[in-house]
Amino acid sequence: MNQIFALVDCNNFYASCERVFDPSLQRRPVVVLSNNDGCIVARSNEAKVLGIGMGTPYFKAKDVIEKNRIAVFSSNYTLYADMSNRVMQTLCGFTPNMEIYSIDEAFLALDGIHENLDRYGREIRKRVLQWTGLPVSVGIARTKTLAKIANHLAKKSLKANGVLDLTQNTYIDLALERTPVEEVWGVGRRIAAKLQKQGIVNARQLAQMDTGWIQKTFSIMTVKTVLELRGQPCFDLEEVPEPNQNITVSRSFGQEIESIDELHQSLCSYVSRAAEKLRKQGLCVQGLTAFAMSNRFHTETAYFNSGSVIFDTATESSLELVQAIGPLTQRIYRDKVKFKKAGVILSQLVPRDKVQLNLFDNRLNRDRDKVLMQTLDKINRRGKQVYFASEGVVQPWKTKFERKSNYYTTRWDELVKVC
DNA sequence: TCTGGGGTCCTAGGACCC
DNA sequence: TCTGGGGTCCTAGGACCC
Repeated sequence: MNQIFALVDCNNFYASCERVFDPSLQRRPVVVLSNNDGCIVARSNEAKVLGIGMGTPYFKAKDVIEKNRIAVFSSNYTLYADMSNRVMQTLCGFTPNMEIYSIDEAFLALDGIHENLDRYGREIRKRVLQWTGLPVSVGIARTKTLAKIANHLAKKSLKANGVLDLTQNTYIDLALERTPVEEVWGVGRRIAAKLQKQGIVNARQLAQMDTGWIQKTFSIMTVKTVLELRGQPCFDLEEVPEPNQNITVSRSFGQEIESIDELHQSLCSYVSRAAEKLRKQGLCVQGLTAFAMSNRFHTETAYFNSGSVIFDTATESSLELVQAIGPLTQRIYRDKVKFKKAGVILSQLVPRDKVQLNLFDNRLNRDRDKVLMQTLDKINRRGKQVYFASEGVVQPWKTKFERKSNYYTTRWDELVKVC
């Protein structure tokens, strides 16, 4: 079966989401910041032209930002998740065979489409823009890796104007030649540097490399990448997502903390958030790790510590997890350290209905816990926050979001008003 | 002064066993 | 006390993705 993949990718997703609900941003450059307003993680095209790089620390770009009246936003994940859903719903209308690859991208199987693929891609683009207000680019090819490349070029090239069909062999070589090796999906900084040292600077050269040498020098993953560049599919559409193997919740603090109480509060807060995610996926957890660290950029005072517990019986109870945080905090805390970041990792996850019961399970009230958690989740789903006292009330460590836009789509009092 | 978060997969090397 | 090799399992660390 000859497969055809379309990669649909939202342009500058977070920045575009902000624009949808604020027309005054239409011609202004826009950037969106990471958690804690730390780095720039999304830029409108105008901001890119001004030379603002992906991942630039906000404070380093402040001069350019002020000089050019760039609009700055903290991340508004609630808004972006909602907009992402709308995009994915729209794409569903084109094919049921779809893989949601990330918050702003999806692979679509276009095998059965008999009409002109370029025209079909333009129809996708038009409808998503019309229904959601978000601009997307569409790359079409016979492997996922080539679809990624087609998508890149569709974004960059004026002639392509948002859609590029690379299913015809005639154009593939040219497209590969125009793609720097570091832009190939699966080739990161390290592998790119090594390849460039060998004189391999574009995707076309990479496609021609001996796979034996690639396997020896890198790994089986890079071999697959090379084969995909040659048009030989190695990665399938993954329509049903695999369940998570880990759930992590970690944050940088709004300000550094030194007291064990505050560290404990933050970890309790993160673990209860992680437990929510856990229950939402119908999973229980057996391994819990907590970690805390100082500012990683101050290498001379660097501190990192972590501790783990294994539960005898896998649990989904926030109560049990929060209780376990106490001793873990004791273990990883150290006097006089300025903590900048902490987090928890849930590992050894098992589906709720496959939990092995332990003969010596001595935790009482497991059933009562279960009902309590259901109630807790139900209340918090409606927006009202119920949380553990151990998470603290003042929370001076809380992550900063000082320039967040409104929850335009999920809160009645923050809807856009048309006057 | 200010520098994100959440994932996956692969490999090398150590521990352990026979 | 010394000697060897092969297999498996686990973990830490590296590399990648968005």
